[in-house]
Amino acid sequence: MTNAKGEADAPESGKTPARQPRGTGRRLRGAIAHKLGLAIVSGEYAPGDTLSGEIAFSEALDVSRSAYREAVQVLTAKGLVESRPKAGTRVLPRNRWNLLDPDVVAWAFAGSPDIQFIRSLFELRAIVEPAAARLAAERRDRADLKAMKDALAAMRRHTLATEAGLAADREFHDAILRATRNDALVVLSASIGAAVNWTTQFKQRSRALPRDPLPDHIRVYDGIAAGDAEAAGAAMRALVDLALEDTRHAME
Amino acid sequence: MTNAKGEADAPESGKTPARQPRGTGRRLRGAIAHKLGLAIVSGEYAPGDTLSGEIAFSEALDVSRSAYREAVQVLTAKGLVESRPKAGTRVLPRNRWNLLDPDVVAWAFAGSPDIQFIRSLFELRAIVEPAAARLAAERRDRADLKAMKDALAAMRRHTLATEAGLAADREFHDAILRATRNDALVVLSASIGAAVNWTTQFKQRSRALPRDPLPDHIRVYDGIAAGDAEAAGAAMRALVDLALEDTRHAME
DNA sequence: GGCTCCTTATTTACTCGGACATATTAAAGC
DNA sequence: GCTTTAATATGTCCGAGTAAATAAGGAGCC
Repeated sequence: MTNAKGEADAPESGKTPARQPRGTGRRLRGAIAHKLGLAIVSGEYAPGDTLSGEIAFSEALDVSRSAYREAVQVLTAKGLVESRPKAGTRVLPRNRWNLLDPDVVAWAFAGSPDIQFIRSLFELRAIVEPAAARLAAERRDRADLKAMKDALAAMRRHTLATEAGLAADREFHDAILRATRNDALVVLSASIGAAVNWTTQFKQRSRALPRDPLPDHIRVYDGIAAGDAEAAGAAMRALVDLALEDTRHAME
Repeated sequence: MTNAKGEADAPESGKTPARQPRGTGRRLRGAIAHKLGLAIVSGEYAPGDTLSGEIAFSEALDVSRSAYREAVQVLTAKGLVESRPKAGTRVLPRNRWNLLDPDVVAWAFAGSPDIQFIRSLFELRAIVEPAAARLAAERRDRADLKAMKDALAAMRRHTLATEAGLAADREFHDAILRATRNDALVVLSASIGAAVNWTTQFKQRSRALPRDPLPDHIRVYDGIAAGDAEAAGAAMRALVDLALEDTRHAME
């Protein structure tokens, strides 16, 4: 039986230390789901491992069985675990995980992210975003262009060193994806955006954005505004390649 | 293969379970989540609507509040609803839904699928699969090629009119995605595959697959086996375009 | 004797019902 | 108009009982 971590839960004479395990404003079950999801994604529980029983685990966490169960349902919904009577709840193999679920991505990046996974997401980005720029060039309307232009202005006003600047960057890419009129692409941005965001902060932490990204963005905008799918796609491809280059360079 | 439900489960003959008439295919909370998810995705509850309270709803469904709540947690995990004290449980706007979650996709296709959404997924497929073929051409090893070849052989043996043939088709595309060594792409296939599967069955229902898809598949395989990324990508693009053409043609 | 097959027994998740706590909104009061 | 108070729905807790799936045990058969 692969047991949890500290099972040293001794119900000795009432010295229960302040039962307030809710670290943040998240609801209790959310905190549990977060904790468990983090532990699973970070490999603390390997695929195939079976968690200790509901009663034991919930008591170890000092929460009710209901709260623990609801947290497990969340993980089940995201494909991380599976539970059957008598067999217990076991961690599923990685290929069953909903790796594009925003929460799962967030958990994957909360610890020490797997290099392979980062590469996967950036490769996906390099595939999807140029194609999205092409579609956007064909389908954008006036409102889309205004949203992109506003985002660019905000990027220039604040730099990428500020939180507002990062938000503007995200908004620019989101506006492009919305302009594709493709819901599936928009949803993908939620997952990809998490990866991009993490690496951007990472680059910033390891000193200096080596390049001014604004001209690249403007080229993308110009292509989309002109309705030139080829130019927009090429410009976006260049932008993503440069970002990947910078990230790779900053990671040594 | 992510469709773990099997809708047309025959109710057990003779033994009519009068006590728990709630659909007894999955676990109870799974049935509730399925029912609610279907109702939300199909538009029965519009975004912004607030569901009736837990006690009322659970009694209306004739289940305990715990089971109902666990079902709602599943929907919350998939971004379909959000619940806050006093405010109740409300349906979130579409752009908050995890549209790439396998279950959500399954629910979307269980009813009368939204044409726009089908178009979105096929557009995504047209973007992702050719790029995947290019990557596979560069990274495949002997085992990958064997898997593809076996799948092709199975496709020829059984035709696409049989279930085994459809499975072989899926396996061929899955083998390509696995050969990219990119987990994010593999996961995408789960969602895209659901759409492809549905439309394939649709085409079959509405009379005749008008074209033999095998030569197109073989061209893709040849490109990958030769390590020719450009050829593999072009062949896959042609394949997807033809499939989209057929689907569009069959939908009038 | 060794084997399969069926029955039983146990373990675990699953469902239930009720109770209390908490947070958020809306109304009442200043 | 702002603060305080009350109402309400979700959130959490508890304990009991049910259903399902595996492991153990015994009857029958080769």
